[in-house]
Amino acid sequence: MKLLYAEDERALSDAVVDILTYHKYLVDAVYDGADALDYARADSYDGIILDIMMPRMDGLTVLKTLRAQGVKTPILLLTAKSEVEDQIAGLDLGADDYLPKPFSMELLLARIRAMLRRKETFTPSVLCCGDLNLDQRTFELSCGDKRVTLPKAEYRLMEVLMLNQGACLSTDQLIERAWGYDSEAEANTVWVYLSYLRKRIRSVGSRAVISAKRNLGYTLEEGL
Amino acid sequence: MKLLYAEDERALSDAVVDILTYHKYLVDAVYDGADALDYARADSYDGIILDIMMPRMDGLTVLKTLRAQGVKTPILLLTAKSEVEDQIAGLDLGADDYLPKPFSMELLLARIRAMLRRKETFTPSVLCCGDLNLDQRTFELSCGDKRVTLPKAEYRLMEVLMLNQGACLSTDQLIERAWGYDSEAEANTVWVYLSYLRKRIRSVGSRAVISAKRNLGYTLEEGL
DNA sequence: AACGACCTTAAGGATACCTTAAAAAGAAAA
DNA sequence: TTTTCTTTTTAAGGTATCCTTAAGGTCGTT
Repeated sequence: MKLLYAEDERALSDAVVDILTYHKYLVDAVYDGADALDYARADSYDGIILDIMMPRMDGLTVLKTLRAQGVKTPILLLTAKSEVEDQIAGLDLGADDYLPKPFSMELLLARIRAMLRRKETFTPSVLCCGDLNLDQRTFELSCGDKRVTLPKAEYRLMEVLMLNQGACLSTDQLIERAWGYDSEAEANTVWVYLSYLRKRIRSVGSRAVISAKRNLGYTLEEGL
Repeated sequence: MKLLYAEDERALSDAVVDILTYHKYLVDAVYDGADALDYARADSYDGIILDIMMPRMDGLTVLKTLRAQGVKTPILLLTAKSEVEDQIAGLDLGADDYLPKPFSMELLLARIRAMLRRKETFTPSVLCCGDLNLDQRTFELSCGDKRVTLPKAEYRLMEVLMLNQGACLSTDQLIERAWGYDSEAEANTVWVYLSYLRKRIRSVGSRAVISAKRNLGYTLEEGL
């Protein structure tokens, strides 16, 4: 799978490229919007990851131009926290997904996988744990015919747990992966959200369980 | 996560240690190559950051010696700009990554995260000793279909024994590796936990044995 | 037998964790 | 803007669990 990654912050770019490469993706990195457009026009990529804030041409313009020229490659937008309105604009312009910065590598990889899968087979990207389902597109948690849309923080935490089901994750790991590595969130915040998620799981009637292991962390399991 | 940071320039070292500590890493700092080698040999670090230019022993020699002794801890090399050929040499000698000086903190943090993540995914998550298994992902001890989640202190001790199965480890060594070198735990505490672990092994029905050698130490063996 | 090394069990106390509620922050609506 | 609603975070009280200490064992060595 071949990806184009446009990001002007060199440090971040290098790190991301390393990890994507390690995960078997073939990655071309560019550092401004104009280059991104040039490369993307070649239309030889399976997916494109676009930062919005870039020199020479911003990500939204790149996106618009590509779509106008009939390039249908799936595009994932990277948006800073403050650019919420850009996210919506981006989706209207034909982006396939967006990811707020800062993001965990795991999340980026999951989104990329979902994006590529969607392109190929149009399978809905739903994470499962026993009878519990989490739709990455609609942010809905469901079991049987009961469903509920999760708020952002709850969703991100649930996504992390789903992606690592069975594994035991410490509070710090959860903060790093669900709130971002530069977050100042405290342990108590995580506990509160775990409590919320347990209530959600009950409310949709799933058997799944988030169990705590003192001094170790938390595990999402099917239950029974 | 525990890191060893070897860097002779004191001002830089202090600053980096501060930032790493702020980011929740447990950091030991050493200021020359010989110390780096001594500390690293204990093999109790999750990652090592090695400057190349250091007094008493250069980083590449430290790296080479460690790898020759079977220490597999991931190592990130810090190289001055001019030492491009050293970077390549470093990778050949078994470094996991390198970072040219001067570097930004963000880049260093990103590389460290990438390095540790890589380690996680490479390391098989289940340790075995005969019919006894210890899952590092779930902290579960199992034999056949019987399994039990270990509390943290029991887990760490069992992990040390598993990683050194067949070898005889003294009470002091066990304290140092399972409780930390600066721990004030007493011998009796270790005995108590060894007792707990024996009971756990029985409860999952394994043949594995923790045997004591009077005045020497303890050994974990398959049994029979 | 006596000593010291090692084993096992039980109980106290620290604290990690859970839940609820309310305050603060942020979005949406008026 | 101001109001209202939703979402996020902080705070506080209660519970259960785990770590450690301590005390009384057994076993081997002298």
